[in-house]
Amino acid sequence: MAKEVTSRSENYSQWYNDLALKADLAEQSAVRGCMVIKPYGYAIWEKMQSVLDSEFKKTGVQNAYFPLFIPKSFFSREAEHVAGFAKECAVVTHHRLMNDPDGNGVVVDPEARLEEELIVRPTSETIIWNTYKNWITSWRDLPILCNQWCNVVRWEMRTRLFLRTAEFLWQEGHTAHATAEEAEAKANEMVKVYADFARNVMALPVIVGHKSPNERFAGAIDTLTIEAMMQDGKALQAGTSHFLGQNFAKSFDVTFTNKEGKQEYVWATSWGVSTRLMGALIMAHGDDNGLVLPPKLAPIQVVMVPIFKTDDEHDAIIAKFGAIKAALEAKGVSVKIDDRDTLRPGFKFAEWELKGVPVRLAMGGRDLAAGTVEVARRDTLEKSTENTEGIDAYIVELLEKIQQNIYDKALAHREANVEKCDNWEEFKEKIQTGKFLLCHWDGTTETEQAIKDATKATIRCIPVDSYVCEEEGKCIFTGKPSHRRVVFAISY
RNA sequence: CGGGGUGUGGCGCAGUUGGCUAGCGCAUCUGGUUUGGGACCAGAGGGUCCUGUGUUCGAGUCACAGUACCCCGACCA
Repeated sequence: MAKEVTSRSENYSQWYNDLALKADLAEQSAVRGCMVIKPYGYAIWEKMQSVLDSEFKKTGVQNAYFPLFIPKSFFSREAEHVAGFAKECAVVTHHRLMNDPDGNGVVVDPEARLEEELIVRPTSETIIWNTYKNWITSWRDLPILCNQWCNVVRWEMRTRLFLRTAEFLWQEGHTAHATAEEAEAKANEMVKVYADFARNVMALPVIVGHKSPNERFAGAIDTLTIEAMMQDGKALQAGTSHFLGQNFAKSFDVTFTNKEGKQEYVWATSWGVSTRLMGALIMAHGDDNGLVLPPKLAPIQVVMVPIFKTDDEHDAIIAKFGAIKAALEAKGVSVKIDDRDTLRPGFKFAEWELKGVPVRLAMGGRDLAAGTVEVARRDTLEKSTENTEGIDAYIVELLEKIQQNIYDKALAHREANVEKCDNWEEFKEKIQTGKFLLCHWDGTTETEQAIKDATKATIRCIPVDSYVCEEEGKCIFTGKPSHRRVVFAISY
């Protein structure tokens, strides 16, 4: 059992862990490497889902569902892809239990061995392409744009709440196209959806870019990523979108007849984000008082705490709160009146701060007499007293300000920790202190690997929309010529 | 899988060279007073000390084995 850590600087990992548990987002599961997502945490995930889902649909994507179990033989197709996951697969070998002949509980019935083992999906490319094969015969069947919301299992050696759990929830989109151009455009479109979501909804500044061949998704031709900086300066891959070329189509023999009547392999993409985004939210915005939720993801955007001495006072405050609540809800704001009579106001303040509620209203006898309410913002911890008249409009505006401020703060933190670096000795030192370093790289996997071995740092991405730095220079490690800088960092 | 750490009421911990009926804080329950930043007083309930084996007159404490969790690595679209 780990001791509780209350400060970010004390031990970042443990602070993160404690915060996720104490803010009521999740708890440790009895099952190795798994977690229980509690109602409050799940409510945030549902918000993420609903926003993303509607964005997907705007691009023509439809939801579908494919099986949890994948026959082992499906995995013998795409060699490179399988090699990427083989080491971390859960395998179903039997279908029945029986009473232990020795009298202790139950054992696996040896008679019930499956003829072919089933793999619990670590990702669904194989089963989906096996299915698409039957759906596609003509150019008229294309494109196919499917997404599924589901769980996947990866038997990781070391797990971390939200960031790398044995089982996690995610969304995986899989598309099939008639041309390479169309597929590449789709991969680009989806990474843009992720970047917009991260920036505008999660208040998370991200760098969009290409993965180096070394860091690419197993089986992909190109992987696009959104990379975020956490408060300790480490990088977190928050979402990816892959252009798969014809690799999967060839492995699963998915062809179509084109307009000229010729057989052709289809072109593919896949893209996904997971409950890891929850981890990003905690690590990017949290402080020592707890979670800081961007208003657009907060299940409760405004909490109201009454401070009263008598029943009459209580009733008068609750009535006022009720009126404000109705006005706010009419404007689409989610509100909770914390009317629990067993807890004191100070306790409630601390509790809602821990849970990251963006705005807190407190009203007591003094406010009642003056027609005011105390407004506290979670992001800055500032308090002010405002007239209740027109408070709904004030709060709607405040929520927007908070959303923007959380983003600006995270962006400022990143800007302060991104720098160019052209000296290998300097690189080795600086990279350990939580920086993103923009460096020249000779483009070879060997060099990237050597840098990783020496410093644990990897190329997070070759940026395309921020920190783009197309200039001539020399590789930081080998000194060979380079045409652009790439982002190096230590990652989660 | 390697290194380190920790398993004692719901949670966080203390427990001396092995010794008497296993303690403390928080939480819970009852009663009362309180309520503008995690309330106070009084009382009550709640524990196979992770599991097994061993050493011993005697084990929460010592030894060995197992197991679970946490941290650091290795690993990780």
